[in-house]
Amino acid sequence: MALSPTHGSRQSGNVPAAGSRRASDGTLKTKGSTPMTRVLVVEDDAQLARALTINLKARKYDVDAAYDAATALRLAATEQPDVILLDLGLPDMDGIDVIRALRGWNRVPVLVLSARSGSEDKIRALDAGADDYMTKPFSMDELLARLRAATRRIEETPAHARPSTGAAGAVVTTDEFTVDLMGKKVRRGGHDVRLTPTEWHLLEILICNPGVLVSQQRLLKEVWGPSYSTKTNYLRVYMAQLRRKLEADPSHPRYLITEPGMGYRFEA
Amino acid sequence: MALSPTHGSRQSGNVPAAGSRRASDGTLKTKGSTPMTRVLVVEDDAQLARALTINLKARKYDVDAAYDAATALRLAATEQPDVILLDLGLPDMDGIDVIRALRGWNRVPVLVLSARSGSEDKIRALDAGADDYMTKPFSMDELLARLRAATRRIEETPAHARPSTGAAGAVVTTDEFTVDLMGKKVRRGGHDVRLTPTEWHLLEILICNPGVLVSQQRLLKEVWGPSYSTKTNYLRVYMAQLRRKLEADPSHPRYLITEPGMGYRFEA
DNA sequence: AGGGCGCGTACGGGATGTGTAAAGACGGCC
DNA sequence: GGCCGTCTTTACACATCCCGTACGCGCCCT
Repeated sequence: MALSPTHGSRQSGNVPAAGSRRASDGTLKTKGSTPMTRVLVVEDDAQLARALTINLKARKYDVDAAYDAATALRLAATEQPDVILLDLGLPDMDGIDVIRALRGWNRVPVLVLSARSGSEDKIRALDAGADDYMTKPFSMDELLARLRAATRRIEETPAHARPSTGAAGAVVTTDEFTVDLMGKKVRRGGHDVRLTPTEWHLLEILICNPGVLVSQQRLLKEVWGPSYSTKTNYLRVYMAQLRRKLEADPSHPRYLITEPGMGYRFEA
Repeated sequence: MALSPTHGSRQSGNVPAAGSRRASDGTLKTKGSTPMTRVLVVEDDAQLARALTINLKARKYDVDAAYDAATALRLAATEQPDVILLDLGLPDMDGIDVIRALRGWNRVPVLVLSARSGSEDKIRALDAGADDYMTKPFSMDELLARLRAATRRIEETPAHARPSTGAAGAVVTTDEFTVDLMGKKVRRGGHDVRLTPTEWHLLEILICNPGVLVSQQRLLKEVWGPSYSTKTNYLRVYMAQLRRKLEADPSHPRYLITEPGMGYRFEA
């Protein structure tokens, strides 16, 4: 085994090769011009690998290829592909373990190709971290469509929602108070506001859905558990408590709005 | 058949909630704590819908159900599901159009179920915005695995950086007023218009079917329940109320049109 | 013309939902 | 044991909503 070459890729002028900047946060496109999607094809059947590579290149994808798991993992690290096509039947390692190894440090979408069509195999692969699973033989057009779907999800996420985000994105501010979602801290008028766990849990749900009305049923369900009906007045008590601590005029709330008969809403 | 009564399914009374749970995101609550994943099941085959609902609830998912496209889109806006299971063979709208309509303002993962197994259908659905595609009959375990895969992608993002599935969309605007479906809020002339739950429920149905005539029977059924005939004048009363609050000249409505003998229509 | 019929409007009482305060219950911690 | 913070429960005042009834209006129809 391990008859694999080093890189499978030898594509036309691609890849910033050696001198590429690291961009450890995951940003990929460093070069100018086309933001080509980078695909890593992992397939030990040389014929199928060739077919995939040719088809993908024809669609203007930037293709790398690997014929064994070791190379695949290395290329996944060094080439930072946008998506990985992974055959589960590799010679040197169990496919599931490849996914697990990859998921230890990388979240790139993984589209599994496999000859095994049983539910068991699919479930194991998906739960190990795969994003999709296709059984051979498959339609090339369908593969391309699933590829588009997988990459679309990445492109759509605003890019600041990726891994780093340790940044300051998790603080919600109003004219009256500020809420630090990660630090679980609330400040108002220069002082820290003490919230009980239940108060915090309730506030968190509302703050995380700014401008959205959250039904009482959902609030009760998420804070107190599924077996609580709206007949109790936990919500009323705790909303009053929150308003007392956060609003300038608790009897005329500006931020924690109640929509009678429907639910509550946090207004930014 | 099997028209949805008010909201989706609502089977209650089961499981007195688990005790303290762990929630990997760090929240250390003592009670309900687990932010249950919310699934919207869209399936017109009542039997299959039932099976899915039961299975998902047994897995501790929070399930809503819709049996037609219009209801599905409405619930997608108002209930904020974390993932949608969508049957493509709905009675009132083409499945592809449902996905497109949804994607106009919402990014929630969509897992398509369809009896059609051709590549063409899969490709159209995926390119319209679906995240995955399964053909009937399918293995329930595989469905659950794909569901986990779809939701895992969401859960992995830091939870605060994602705009709660939807962007700022889900707002319907006319020359006279604007309706925020997710916030359940109506603004007109710079002021918030207070709607009662019944008024809102009625308006919601009409707004979610722009330009199409909704029969009185259906409105009565969805708002007041299945046992109400068109002999009552609830509809008249509440339509008058809505017009009073939304129309510039309530006696000559421009947006909430009545089609004598048939029903009502929202004109955009 | 008159009488159905469908639609819009007005109004009051009972029912329901909400805010608020305060007291009991529970558990942890010196 | 006694203190303390938190959660739960009860009770009540108040606002609002829903519903039922009643009435006026325009239209079509035989």
